[in-house]
Amino acid sequence: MAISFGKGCHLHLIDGSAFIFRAFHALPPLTRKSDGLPVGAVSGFCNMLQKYIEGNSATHIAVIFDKGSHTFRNDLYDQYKANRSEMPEDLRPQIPLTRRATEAFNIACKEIEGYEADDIIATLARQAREAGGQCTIVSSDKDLMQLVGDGVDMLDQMKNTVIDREGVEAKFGVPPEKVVDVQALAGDSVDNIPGAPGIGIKTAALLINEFGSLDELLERAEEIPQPKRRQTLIDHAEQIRLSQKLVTLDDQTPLDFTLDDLEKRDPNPETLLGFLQEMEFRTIVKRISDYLGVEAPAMPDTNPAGAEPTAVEQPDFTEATYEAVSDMAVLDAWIARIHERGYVAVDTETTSLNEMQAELVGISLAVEPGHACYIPLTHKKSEADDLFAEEGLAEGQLELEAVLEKLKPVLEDDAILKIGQNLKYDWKILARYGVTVAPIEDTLLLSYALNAGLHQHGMDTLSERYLAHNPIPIKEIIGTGKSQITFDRVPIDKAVPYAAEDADITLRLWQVFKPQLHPKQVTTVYETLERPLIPVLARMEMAGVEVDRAVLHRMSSAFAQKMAQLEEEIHELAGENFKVGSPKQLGEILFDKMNLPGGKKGKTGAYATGADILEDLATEHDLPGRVLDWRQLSKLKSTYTDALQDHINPETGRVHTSYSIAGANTGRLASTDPNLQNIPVRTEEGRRIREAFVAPEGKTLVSLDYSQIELRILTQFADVPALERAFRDGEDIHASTASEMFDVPLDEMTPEVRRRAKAINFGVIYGISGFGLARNLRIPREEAQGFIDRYFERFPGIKDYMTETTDFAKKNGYVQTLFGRKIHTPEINAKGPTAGFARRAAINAPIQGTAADVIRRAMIRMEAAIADIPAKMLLQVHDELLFEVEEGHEDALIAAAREVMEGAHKPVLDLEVPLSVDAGQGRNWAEAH
DNA sequence: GAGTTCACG
DNA sequence: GACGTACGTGAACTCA
Repeated sequence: MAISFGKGCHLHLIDGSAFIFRAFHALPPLTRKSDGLPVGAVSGFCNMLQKYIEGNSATHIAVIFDKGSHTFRNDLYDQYKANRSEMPEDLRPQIPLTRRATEAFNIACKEIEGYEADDIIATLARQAREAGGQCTIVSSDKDLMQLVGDGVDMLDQMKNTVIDREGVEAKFGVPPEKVVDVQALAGDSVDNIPGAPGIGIKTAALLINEFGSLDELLERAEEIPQPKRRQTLIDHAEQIRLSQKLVTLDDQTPLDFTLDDLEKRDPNPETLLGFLQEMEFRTIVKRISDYLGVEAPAMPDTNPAGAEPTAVEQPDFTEATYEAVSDMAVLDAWIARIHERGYVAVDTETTSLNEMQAELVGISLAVEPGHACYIPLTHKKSEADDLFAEEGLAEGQLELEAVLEKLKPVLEDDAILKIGQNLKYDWKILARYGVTVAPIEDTLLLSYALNAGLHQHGMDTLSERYLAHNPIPIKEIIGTGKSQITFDRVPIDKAVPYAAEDADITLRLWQVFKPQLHPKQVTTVYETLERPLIPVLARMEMAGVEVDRAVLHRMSSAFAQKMAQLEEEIHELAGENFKVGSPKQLGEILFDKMNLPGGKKGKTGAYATGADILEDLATEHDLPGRVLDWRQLSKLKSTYTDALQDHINPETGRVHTSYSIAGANTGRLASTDPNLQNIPVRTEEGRRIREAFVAPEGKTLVSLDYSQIELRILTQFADVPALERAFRDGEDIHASTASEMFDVPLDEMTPEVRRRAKAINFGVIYGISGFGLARNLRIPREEAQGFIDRYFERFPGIKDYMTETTDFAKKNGYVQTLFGRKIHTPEINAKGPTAGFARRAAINAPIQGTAADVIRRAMIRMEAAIADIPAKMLLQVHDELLFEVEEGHEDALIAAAREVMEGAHKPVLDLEVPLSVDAGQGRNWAEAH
């Protein structure tokens, strides 16, 4: 029955082109199995449309596309969108497919020659509002934000967030009606809207808020206090008015259809499933068939004999059966199934995220998608059942020891793969219960090897992305904040679906990822650089490092005293009491009250008061220097001397960090809770904190670190003969660089010249820019650029490396380390400031990543190499390994560890430049480093 | 929870 | 003086 659009109706307008573009860049490059046709964006698009089939608030719906490249905006301004880059090769064939998809879903698909989708959307949104209905614009494009308000909102489908008036204000600093004014001033590099030079969104919002509107502002431009800004606005008034016309959406587009034509219609199952079948979207076909209650059409056989196995058909999550195991016979049956399969997905539930303190609460297992169980072990009785709930275990649980006795042989069985998501966690928990899990697979690491740089690798992310399923949030089970409970307090019936689902998801992800390793050529990376690291890191983390609480405590007290003194002096100098730790208040004191030179900046409009700014200001006044001293002490106290004491494990008396293997995109590890990779060393006061990291009685700390590993690797990548020679001859590399660049003989080198060369060497590793080097060296930008030009002239290989790496990234969407690790660079073809970031990251990633690979290889080999020495590897700090060794065996350890580290690249790689390792030893880390 | 600052390689 | 910039991280703090 047709209803006329009006009150109670809800129109959803999907910005088609924007969605596919974003889906294309956000999703992995999925191809149709039978012929390799790229269909990733189409699949993302269909996933989104599928939600409309299953039902939501929409009563009317349309997908709006752009049509034609010439619009009225080109008549106004011939440079409009002139810098748009070509559509990516793989996206082009997907555009017509998304139109077909829209039709197959029986959703209105609208476009009008000579009009941008945004204008059609504006017109429809206006009509919907005037008719008294609601409108949701499915897009995150900021150009559409001017339409928000009065029943119109926006939905970012990929982030699943709603953008309302508040959202627009947060983004633009002004309400939706004034967004065009801000955009007119700020301009837009993506669409090539000129705006006012030197004015960004923040400044624009400031001005509009002050003057009320753009017209008012331009009329009263003389009143702007800042001379430069005033002149800009006066000089560019014409251009700004033009920009305003360009960004203002036309809500009077002539339409050849009405709102009523957009009423939501049921799809024809045959047409829809036919299309999806043609695209070979198995999961969506299955889901929609189930939803429509029809039989899923057969899929073509896309896996002929001999071909690499591809995706596996998996049942829908709604059909999954998850059971609680409370009977030994049932457990036996599960174990029998595991033996039959040869693999099992495992997940442990515990009382804490801290693996060194967490107690096992239950274990879940999955052997095939949709079939998983949860074995509750130590859930507590609920308080409703028992006033003395503290003590008793809930009913219906098998005994922990008995279950572990049964499972241990399975978990340690060489013939059975144990699959986990972030298995290092479960490995450590089970190790504390006497079980050494092996052999292992980890879906987090599979995703990292396959997709580093594309997205994070947590279970929720992966499940949503690759299984189109949102797992039960842990918050729903244990709550949040103060009322959060530990998992052993969760009623068993509530724990089962959550815990079993995790194992199910893990198994399904494994089935998705594992077959991709080979085609994506990352099998070796996964098998030699990722997976073997799990037990190595687990043992290091469990070993921990001894920290002397008394030393830290003394330092904390001393810092507190000195800070109080400084605070008093600071207040005196400021002439008032304020929070020294508040950058906001400090900024107001320095720049508003004391009128020191320096200005507002940053996204929030707050004054920047970073160390570099305060250092510059220190010549003007005593206060900034005191604040710097105070800040240093505050940092040392709160982050180190205080916090580290809280991290001393009461049982072991040591500090146990946790390493994330997939934390950094480049292959580096990251250390958390606490971070032991950023213990101070650069200043004398800070370095003393390392005196608290000690060797126990009868032992010594030994530290070995790679010397200039990244520069050596860069030299290898770039093939720079002069640098190769300098490294081979064991020269001071920065001095050699300086000598080569500035034609100063080595024996006449001055510290200042060497310092500059050193800054350039580092800059090169970071994807140097004139701006960055100028800031670092505090010299004019032109001079810095001159240095860079000269550097490239002397070392042309470096320039080539940079160009080749950037080109490779643009072509392939990733860069690679010398060991084959892939780091994806999805933003490399972006426009605007993002492009610079992406380019520098792409240049840096192979260098940083290769160094990370080298030390990973060393760590993996280390245990066997030092097996006969009474020593343990404790910490890794990117290019350094810290060991604890029994006294008398220091030299043996250093010799063995050095051999492993210096030869870590072999045998797969020959290096023109040798790797070199420095060693130190002592009673504490300060002495050893 | 975002933004700022600062500790490390 | 600023369209924003050295690469990669994690933690503590302030403030909305």
